[in-house]
Amino acid sequence: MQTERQKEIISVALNLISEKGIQGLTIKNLSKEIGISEPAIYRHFESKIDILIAILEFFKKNTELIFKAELSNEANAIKKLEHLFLNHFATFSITPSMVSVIFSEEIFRNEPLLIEKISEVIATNDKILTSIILAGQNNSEIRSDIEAKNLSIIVMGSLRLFVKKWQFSNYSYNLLEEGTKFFDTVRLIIKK
Amino acid sequence: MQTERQKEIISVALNLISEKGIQGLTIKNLSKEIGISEPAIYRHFESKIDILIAILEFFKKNTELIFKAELSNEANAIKKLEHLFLNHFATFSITPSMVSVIFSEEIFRNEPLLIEKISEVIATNDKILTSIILAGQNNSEIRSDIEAKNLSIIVMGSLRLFVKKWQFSNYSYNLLEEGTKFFDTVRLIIKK
DNA sequence: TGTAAGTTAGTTAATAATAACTAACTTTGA
DNA sequence: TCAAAGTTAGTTATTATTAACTAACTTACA
Repeated sequence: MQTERQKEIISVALNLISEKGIQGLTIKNLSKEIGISEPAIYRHFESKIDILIAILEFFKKNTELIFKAELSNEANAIKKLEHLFLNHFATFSITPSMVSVIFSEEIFRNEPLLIEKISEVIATNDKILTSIILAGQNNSEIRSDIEAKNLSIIVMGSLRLFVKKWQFSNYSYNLLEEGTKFFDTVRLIIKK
Repeated sequence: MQTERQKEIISVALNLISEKGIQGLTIKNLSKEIGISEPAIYRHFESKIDILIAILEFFKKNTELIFKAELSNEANAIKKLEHLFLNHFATFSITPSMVSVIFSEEIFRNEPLLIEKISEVIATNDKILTSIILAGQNNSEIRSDIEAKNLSIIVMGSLRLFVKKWQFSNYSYNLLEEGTKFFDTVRLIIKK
């Protein structure tokens, strides 16, 4: 389990990445933001890499929770996808700094250990999304003239860019509200 | 105009970013790769920021060329979009390091000057893409039940994720070939 | 036309700033 | 009272950049 301080460090680290990019995440900035000295950080994490790993672990748990919840859901495929979208929008609305992590492939580029963890998360989510779409196709809810694999790219790509635009606008509008409307267009595109 | 050496520096810088991310772009790495001393870099660029600006300028010219060429094209809207896709795929096939720059929002995060330049490029491209789609809608080539703005997000988001996946696979397949097939699915989705 | 002056593109050595991290000491609270 | 969590004052490595200098050219003009 994590201590309160560890959770605080991860939260502040996420904010730093979100605001200034990965180059903004330094032990100095971290300690300044929290209000303790630099060495005090090392009382809670062995190294900076350990902090990054903890961030990815947090992200992994979070998205896997969202994705896997849909698998065991009784709803139809499109409802599942809608849930998936809206759950993401809700998460990002509460913790905008998480948006940076969804694009973390560009951020965590040094340590092989980090790259491996990211790849895992992406592969898992991709598999779940594709399997939901496939089920919807077998079900005649979702159009079958396009391979599930490709539909998955279109759906996920749209989600990503939509969120990215929100981030780029400086979170200037209500993501959950606008995202709900946007999913209506995604639905039109994938439905049978 | 740029000298041969300046072009070389930009090219090597792109490769460094592509291989190691923005953290891999240091004057030391740059000079080592080229085979000159670190201070020699400063005979060709005033500062590191100037190198980054030159990269973005290069990227801007490149994409604006691709996008604006389509505007003055006589083809119908969907053919224009196909051109747009395939031209991008061709560019990335020849210069895979350019893929990193398409996601440069995550990379160039420090200097306000860089952020401004990126925002410009994105805004311009977005406008052109949306206007092509709008023309296609007025033309009854492209479905009109979805706003051009939203179709633009779906089309661009799909393109981005498709390219990202190719990068993530370590450029292990032929982007132009697979991309041509992928555009067939995009066509199915947007056509009337 | 040949030389003086200027330019280009490089060198080595040194700079200040910042990075992650550590050793040794002090405070604090159950 | 003792261990967890903090401090100060350092370390080493790396960053971008500058200073001082040089070899090899090109240009201008007496």
